[in-house]
Amino acid sequence: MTAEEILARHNLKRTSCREGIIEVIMASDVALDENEIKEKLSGNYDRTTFYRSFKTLGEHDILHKIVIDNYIVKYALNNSPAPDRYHAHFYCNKCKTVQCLDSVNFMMPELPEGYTGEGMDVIIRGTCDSCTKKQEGK
Amino acid sequence: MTAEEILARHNLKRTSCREGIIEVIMASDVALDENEIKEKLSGNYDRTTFYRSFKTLGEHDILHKIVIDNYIVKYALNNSPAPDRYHAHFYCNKCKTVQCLDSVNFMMPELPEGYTGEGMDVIIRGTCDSCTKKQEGK
DNA sequence: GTTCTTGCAAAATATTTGCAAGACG
DNA sequence: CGTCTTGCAAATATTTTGCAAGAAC
Repeated sequence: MTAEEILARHNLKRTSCREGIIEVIMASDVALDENEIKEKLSGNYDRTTFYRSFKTLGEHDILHKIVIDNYIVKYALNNSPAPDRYHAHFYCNKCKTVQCLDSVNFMMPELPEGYTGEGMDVIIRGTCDSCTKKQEGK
Repeated sequence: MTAEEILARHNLKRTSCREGIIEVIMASDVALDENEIKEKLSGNYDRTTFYRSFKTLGEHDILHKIVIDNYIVKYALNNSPAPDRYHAHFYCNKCKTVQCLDSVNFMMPELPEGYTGEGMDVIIRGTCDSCTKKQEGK
């Protein structure tokens, strides 16, 4: 699906900022932060526009915002395998990247009496594949 | 265990700010944010001191920092049932509280080849017990 | 043409750092 | 008393808001 189609499907106007953000994120295999997206984007946008675009895209569940400790804010496409499955995000302590682990996913667990789960975020911290290899190579 | 003992066990100086923060959080059944902690504290501390205290206590795994969307930052005691078990935090969309769901916990899942998990955060969003009851009562 | 989005300026909020004074052990 | 912590000031960074001009449909 193209960025254009995604926007149309959500009844969002097709602006170059939104389209660009979606395309950049679709082309990446890791989650990106604001600066990384800005660098990869052809146009130059105001920071305010960025914030508003992220907000809009997030509200329509097109993007997923991932916050690590605090202040590491990254965005990824929201491609959940099924409505009741939530995939984990992996944060590498070494290279600081965030990747979607599509193969690692969870169902909503049984909650205590009275609680209703509507969404779930799982962040796993550790060492990623490529950092493990780099370490072994030494 | 008292706040004093916790600090001593971590070789941290016993200051009234640290001790107060730990006591306030121990006495609460929900996670608290900076302002809520400040209100419940007898002394009056500079915001910088707060940030540094949270940082120190977090680094020693005494507190757990929970970030919800972004900018909802709450703290809770770090009482994990076992070193390889991670309990979920529950964020109520209605009353905006964060609670530790001690009974809902996860083990580190099987990760893709090359990935090593060292920690895990699970945040479940939904409606909590007391908000469900309020709703039914209407 | 109407409605939504952008860019700019400015405000509000959050976080970090340096440094001298003070508290802890 | 030596070391770590605090409070203050100031710098840095993040996020939000109002508003007029511009783009999308």
